Amino acid sequence: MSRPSPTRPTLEQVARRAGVGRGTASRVINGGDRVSTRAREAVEAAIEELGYVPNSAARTLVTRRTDTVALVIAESEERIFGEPFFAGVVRGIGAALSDANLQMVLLLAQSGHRTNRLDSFLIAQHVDGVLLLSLHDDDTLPESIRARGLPVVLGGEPGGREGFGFVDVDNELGAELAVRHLVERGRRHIASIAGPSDMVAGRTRYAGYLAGLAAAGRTPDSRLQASGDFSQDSGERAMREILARCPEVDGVFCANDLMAAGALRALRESGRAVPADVSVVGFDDAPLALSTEPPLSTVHQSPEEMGREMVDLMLRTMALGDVPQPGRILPTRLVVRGSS
Amino acid sequence: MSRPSPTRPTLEQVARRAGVGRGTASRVINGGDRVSTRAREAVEAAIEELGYVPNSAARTLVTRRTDTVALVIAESEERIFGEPFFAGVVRGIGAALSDANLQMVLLLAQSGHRTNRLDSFLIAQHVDGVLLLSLHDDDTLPESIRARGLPVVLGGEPGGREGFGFVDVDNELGAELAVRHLVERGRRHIASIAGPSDMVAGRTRYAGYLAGLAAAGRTPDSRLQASGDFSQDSGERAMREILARCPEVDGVFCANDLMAAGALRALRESGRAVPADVSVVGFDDAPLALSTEPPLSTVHQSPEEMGREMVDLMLRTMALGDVPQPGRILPTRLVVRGSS
DNA sequence: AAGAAAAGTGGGAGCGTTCCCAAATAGTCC
DNA sequence: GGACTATTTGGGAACGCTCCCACTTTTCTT
Repeated sequence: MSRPSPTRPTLEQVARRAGVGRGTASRVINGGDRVSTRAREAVEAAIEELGYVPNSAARTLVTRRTDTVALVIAESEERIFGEPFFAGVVRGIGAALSDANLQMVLLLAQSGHRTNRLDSFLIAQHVDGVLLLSLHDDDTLPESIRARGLPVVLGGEPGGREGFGFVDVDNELGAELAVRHLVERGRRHIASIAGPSDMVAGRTRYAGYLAGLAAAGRTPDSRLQASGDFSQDSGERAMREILARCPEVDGVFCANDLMAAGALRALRESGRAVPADVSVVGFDDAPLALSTEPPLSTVHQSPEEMGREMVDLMLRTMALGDVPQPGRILPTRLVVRGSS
Repeated sequence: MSRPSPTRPTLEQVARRAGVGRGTASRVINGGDRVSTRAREAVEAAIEELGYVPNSAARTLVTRRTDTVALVIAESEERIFGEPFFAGVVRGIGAALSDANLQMVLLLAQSGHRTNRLDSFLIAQHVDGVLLLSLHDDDTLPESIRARGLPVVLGGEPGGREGFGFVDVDNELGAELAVRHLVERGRRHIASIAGPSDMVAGRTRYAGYLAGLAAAGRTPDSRLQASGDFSQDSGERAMREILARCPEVDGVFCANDLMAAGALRALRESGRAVPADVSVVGFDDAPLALSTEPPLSTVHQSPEEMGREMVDLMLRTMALGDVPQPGRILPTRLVVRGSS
């Protein structure tokens, strides 16, 4: 540890230079209430001249706050990071935290010794709150964090958990809108390429599909149902299955854009024209949706906004203490492009 | 701030309970040297019973170390996050830091007021070191961080900068291996689909392509050169260009797997069989490489390892002080699959 | 067995803040 | 103008830890 370390100025030095007491200098720095204009100006000048920056460790020691929020991502979700959606959420969180002058500690929870690490980390009171992304249904993390007295906000609906603040997009309504749109386009045989049923997004979007059909007085046809794992290949495969089982399919709702891209490929391969013969709608409004052929109609959601909302909810929770905050469902909307 | 806060035990309490002095207790916790077995066991028992965890703020205040490392990612690189490669690097960094009992603070440097934010953050001495990912050639961040007396490690070669520790994969050799392999396969007209020339990976992989040709005594043919932006579409487009300009092309080296996947598509579209008519080799060994048709031969690199190495280099730099550390180039190797 | 070296121990000092309270100053009212 | 009240102000007392030094105990030496 041979750091240059030009020994940063302390509050004491600032006070001396400004010709005031330590207490007054401290007051100027934190809100500056109850300080005469003269004193304030002197202190501010001294701060400027000395290039003073408060020592956060000392501050934390006495205030018991760290001005730091942890973002916990279950690493088992390998793919999570590579996905534009999560990347967007992280970006939104980062921006919002930065605006609130909070710093973000990223915890990639190793599935193995996760509990240990996380626990000791949280006990060490390194953070003032925890944002949880990509939670499994059976995970008890939220409970154990809250047991430590730390505010938690979940990204995504809490599967069955009670009383946790969370933010999610309106998957169900979005999917329903997509199906209604297909109905309005006059499509008679509307298929669903669903996501994994053990993921909230997979379940809720499928539920929205069913709701959309119901709203139009249709009954689901099992030949028109297939599912994938959100990958392009799986979408392509699912589309082929559906085409084989029910060649008269003329509309497809895919639970995400990547699978929709796969579906487009399978349709082209089968000689169908999109949207002339078959209409396709995706979900996510990923960048990809603009570069498919034809451009993909899709359900728009804003990952950045989701991140921002998570932080906002966190701030509110931290400010209000243990008052339970209601979850927030962000709106989704249909974006009609060339594929429908 | 109405946290339950069951007032965590302090070192003093641990010491009292163990019937020893504060100093002895502290010694047990930090390395435990120069302590009698009896005392050590008593302290350890007390720690266990009380569930003691050291207060890191207090520790930081006196040691001047935070046991925290910042990972700075230039946010302007929007796509960075969505890429599996970077996701892997981040994962490797996270794992290695966690192993070293360091925490990671993620800084998404907003292109706009980046300098301000970062500076004030670093001055506040929140971190012991900085890992820098996705650096632009003209960025002065490394210099300004080092001016603060903080160790820096760059992910990726430092474009022209002197004396910075960095870790990168051997892009050039990897590309050269790929080309040599195509030569060995008896390919006569080996094309290159390069990446953007303003990115290090783009430049160096192209250089490797040229080196590979040179090693085989070939001279580059301008009709066989095209470039893209690392996206699948751009790869498809580039391949079409090349096919149009030089139909006798029988080998293609692509600067990444995504573009290679695009190239495969264009080749199929043109009626070429892979690998019978044309051999294709990519770069990255991304998950995608396994699911193309045929599976893609590619240059393997390990993003996790790159992350780990960055941390290792950082640890060494922190330990040794200002001694400049040499950069590390990680090996790449060819993985031959069905496309060549 | 006496003396010396080594090993182990306790606790004061100090890290840089914020909090709080008593003291000092300024302002107000009749 | 005196008695009071409101506003500012300075600095002591933590916060919980590590560092260090003086002191005690043990272990070698010869």
